[in-house]
Amino acid sequence: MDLTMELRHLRYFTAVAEALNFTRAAAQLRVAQPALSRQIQDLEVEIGVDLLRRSPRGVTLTSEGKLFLEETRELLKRADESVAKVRALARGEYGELHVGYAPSPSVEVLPPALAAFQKAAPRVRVVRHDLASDEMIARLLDGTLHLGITVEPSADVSGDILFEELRRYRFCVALAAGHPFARKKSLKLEEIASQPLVGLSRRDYTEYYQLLDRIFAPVKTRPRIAVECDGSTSMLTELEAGNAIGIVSELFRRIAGRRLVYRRVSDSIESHSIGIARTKKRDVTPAGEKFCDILRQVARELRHEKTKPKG
Amino acid sequence: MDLTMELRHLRYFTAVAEALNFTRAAAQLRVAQPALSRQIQDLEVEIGVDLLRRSPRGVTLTSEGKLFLEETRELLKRADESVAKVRALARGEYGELHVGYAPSPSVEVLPPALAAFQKAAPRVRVVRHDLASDEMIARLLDGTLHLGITVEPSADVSGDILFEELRRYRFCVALAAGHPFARKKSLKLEEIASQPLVGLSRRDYTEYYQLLDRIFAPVKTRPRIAVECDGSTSMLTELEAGNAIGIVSELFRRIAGRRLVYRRVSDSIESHSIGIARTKKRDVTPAGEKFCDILRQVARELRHEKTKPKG
DNA sequence: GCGCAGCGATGCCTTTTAGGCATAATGGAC
DNA sequence: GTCCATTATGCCTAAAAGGCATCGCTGCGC
Repeated sequence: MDLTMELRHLRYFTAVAEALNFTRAAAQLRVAQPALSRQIQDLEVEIGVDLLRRSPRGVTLTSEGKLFLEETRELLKRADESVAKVRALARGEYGELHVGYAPSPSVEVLPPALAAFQKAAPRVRVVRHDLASDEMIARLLDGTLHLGITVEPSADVSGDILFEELRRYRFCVALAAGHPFARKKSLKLEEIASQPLVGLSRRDYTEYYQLLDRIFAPVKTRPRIAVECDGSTSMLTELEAGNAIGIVSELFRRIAGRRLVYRRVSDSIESHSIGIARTKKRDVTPAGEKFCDILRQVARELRHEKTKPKG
Repeated sequence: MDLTMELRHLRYFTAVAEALNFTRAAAQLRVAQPALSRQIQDLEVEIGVDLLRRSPRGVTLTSEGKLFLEETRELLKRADESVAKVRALARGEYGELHVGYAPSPSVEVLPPALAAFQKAAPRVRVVRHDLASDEMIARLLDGTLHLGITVEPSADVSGDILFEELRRYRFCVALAAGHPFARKKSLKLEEIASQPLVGLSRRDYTEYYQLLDRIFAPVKTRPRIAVECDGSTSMLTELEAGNAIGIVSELFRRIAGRRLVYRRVSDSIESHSIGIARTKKRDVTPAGEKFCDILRQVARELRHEKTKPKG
């Protein structure tokens, strides 16, 4: 036997069960009373159970009718909610958003973006994934990640990856306040190269050495890395000791703050950018698009902030 | 805007979403492919969200489609369950059944009936209410009780109450095995009346004294209640002591068991019945009817058991 | 590179069914 | 009994689902 029960039957039944009167329920539903009468009859025949007791003064619910009313209300509510959820998902206001991020590079844009996004789309669960650059790309490609906030990936891995720059940071020299160079306003590449440098470990951070090559390309001298650190924290410690200076991103200031001083490199324009990474193929969900919009807005505000005097 | 989404749309959508192919889904649903195509289009237009990505090799679900598929499956399942519940309720296999009972009188019929009923209708929650006779009637009338298992109510309170006898018990004499009367096979009213009797308290059990009046109506002598007890337990203790004998229902044997001996009253045919009490007006639920059937069956079996030899 | 196979969409017509109108049947209240 | 409000029935109309033929698309194999 085919079930042909439709939501219409349920809508009609709840109306009658609530009005306890076919005529009034029909008026409310904007259908004629006989049409309503017949639909309810069809429903009862289909279920095979009397749901209503008719009388010349209206109707009463049988105990089966009472149970069915509860069920029916719940069902109609859930049907509405289902549609609402799907619409919310399409508007980017529902669902999950998996965002990969590199903690240090994203330090400036991510926290305010997350805050703004949660305010704009509170029903979206944002799942943050702290990932290294290569793993982030892998997970963007396999679809477990919607977006990544990262430094610009090198061309050889970014085949199916789209990168959109949000912020560009120059490199500068970080050093302890007591270091002799701290008296200078800016430094030249030759000067820097004459000093022993604090850097990241050659094994784990090959891209750092590629960067140094780029920075020092204009001059003949090559810098000497006297101390190799395994991360920005140990680098900070080493620099604070005051024995050496280091080439770092402007962003370093955001992380390390006022414990060090920073000096421009007068004869270098090298910079790196951080931004949004996503796949070219797979569509970013609406929530992802919304998050991108907010990231762009945050980046725009950060740019304007810089031109204003510090608060 | 009126929602005209129907369960048909959901059924069709799940079919397509599971087959990932309109043609095959249509075949499964036994409708033509264009009809299915159109229904799905209608659904998408109504929700205002694309649920499927069409391609010449079939369809894939959008993320909205995936969410809607989950929701839809759940909804269709719940709709089926709702109908199943209502049908089960109508068959007396679902819902709640509130049964009032007087513990002592119902001791023989109720336990086996409950066991049999729970086996026959495991999804019905039977709520047992241990109630005194007058409260039971009140709660039958106000509808919080479907059935009562009790002694026959007196005519003055049973206006809207229907009583159906299940079992009839004679009265007999209970006494300690060591009592002189224990040697006799049966006792006469005159003999009994000559002895001091153990009885129930005059204050709480007026019907017990009406009963004694009925039993001793055929003879001139009136029995003398030497000890008044506040219930069957204390009566049992008193009788075991062996100082006196008591007039009790045959049922007493079921409660007190072999700790006492029981003797027929040869010249009395007085008896009392226990049975089902229900309202005349309010319909007993199907589960209630089912329970009544089982009670009758249990009573029938008890009657036959008696004719067979014990053991 | 072209045709073919398989798929979904479209146009048009048929069938089914929901719905409307008039009216009958029902059954308490007086 | 009559009246009244209420639900049910009969008949017709309108709307919507469904069926058939066909188109258009696209990816694959030759």
